Amino acid sequence: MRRLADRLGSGVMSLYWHVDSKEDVFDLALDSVLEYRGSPHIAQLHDWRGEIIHVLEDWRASMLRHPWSASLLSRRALGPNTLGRLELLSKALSRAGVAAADMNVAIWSLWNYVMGATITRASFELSDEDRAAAQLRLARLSERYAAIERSRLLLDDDWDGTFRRGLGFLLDGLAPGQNSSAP
Amino acid sequence: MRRLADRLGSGVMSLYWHVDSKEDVFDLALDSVLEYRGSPHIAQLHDWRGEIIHVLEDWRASMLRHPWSASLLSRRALGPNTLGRLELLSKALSRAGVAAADMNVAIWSLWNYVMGATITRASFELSDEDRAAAQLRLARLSERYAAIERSRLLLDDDWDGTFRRGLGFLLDGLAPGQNSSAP
DNA sequence: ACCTGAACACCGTTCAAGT
DNA sequence: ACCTGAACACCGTTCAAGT
Repeated sequence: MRRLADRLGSGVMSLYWHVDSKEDVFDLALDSVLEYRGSPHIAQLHDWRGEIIHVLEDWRASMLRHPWSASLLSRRALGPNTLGRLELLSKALSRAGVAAADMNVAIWSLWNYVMGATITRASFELSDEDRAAAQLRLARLSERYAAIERSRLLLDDDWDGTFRRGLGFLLDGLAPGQNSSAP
Repeated sequence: MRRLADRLGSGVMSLYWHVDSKEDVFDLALDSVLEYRGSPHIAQLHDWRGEIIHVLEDWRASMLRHPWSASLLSRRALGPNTLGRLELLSKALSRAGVAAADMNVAIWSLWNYVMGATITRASFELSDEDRAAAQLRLARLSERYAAIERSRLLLDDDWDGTFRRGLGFLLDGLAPGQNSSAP
């Protein structure tokens, strides 16, 4: 608050006329990160899969542009931008043929996936050396952690590719039989 | 720190002999929540699907037992308990026939899903009235948010069921053709 | 090896007051 | 309607010192 006021060149307490508390500022900041930039609707009407992937990749990318926003994910953020993106996702899933009975599960699954991926990617943002150190620790304990050491899980840094491939698997499960990601 | 010291009946600065900083305490707290209680291996050797579901449901349940732990998820927590659970998951996926080339994607996908589900569920923990209020706001803006209003997304409170069903879809995508969740 | 209090440099927020 | 400074009740951490 004090630093924010400094940054704005105002007195600290002026903020409290516009905002109720620090929590309020966090909520507003988190939702504002999710504002749309660029074309909201490329509307490739026949490629539902590409459309959903685009919505979710943009969601993740918007948050990663401001990595601090990921640390705010533990608050129920239901601002207009968040709701707008949920609405967009819901419509795309309908078009993809997801049954009404599965709709909420589908939305929450994708939400969970995106939020988890975002928070994880942001937390590893500047700590490559930590991951290397962790992997080294693993090597010394290879008996206990043989499997994740063998797959070099913690050294894999193709975040975007992993996000997209995992999302592909989830979409395969949610709408099987349609243009799948399987070879 | 000051409150923690009070709780322990020690001087505030005594803590700093055992621990480097407040961040250190958070890391230790987060990992300790993930300690195993109960039987780690029921080892139903032929039901790989049930095994994976059990591991991930227990992961989520362990964190939800201490909802504050979800708000610590934005730190790269790679303590021994976290690594142990990753190792367990990796082995189960191997047994399930997930190819080595897909292993890391599979692990991170499930990780993302569980972390997202946990943080979301924890954030809605004590705010049922917030969700109801949000849904009401939606109703007044039904033009803008018609789809998510219609599906009553924000009022759905079968968290455990939604978690399990979504996980089923993801597992279907990760290991298709095996005993699926589809009817 | 383990604990401690005083001191420093910070916080967010209430309140009563200004324009 | 909008902004403000003084004051209150807190923080985490350094440091030099104790046992």
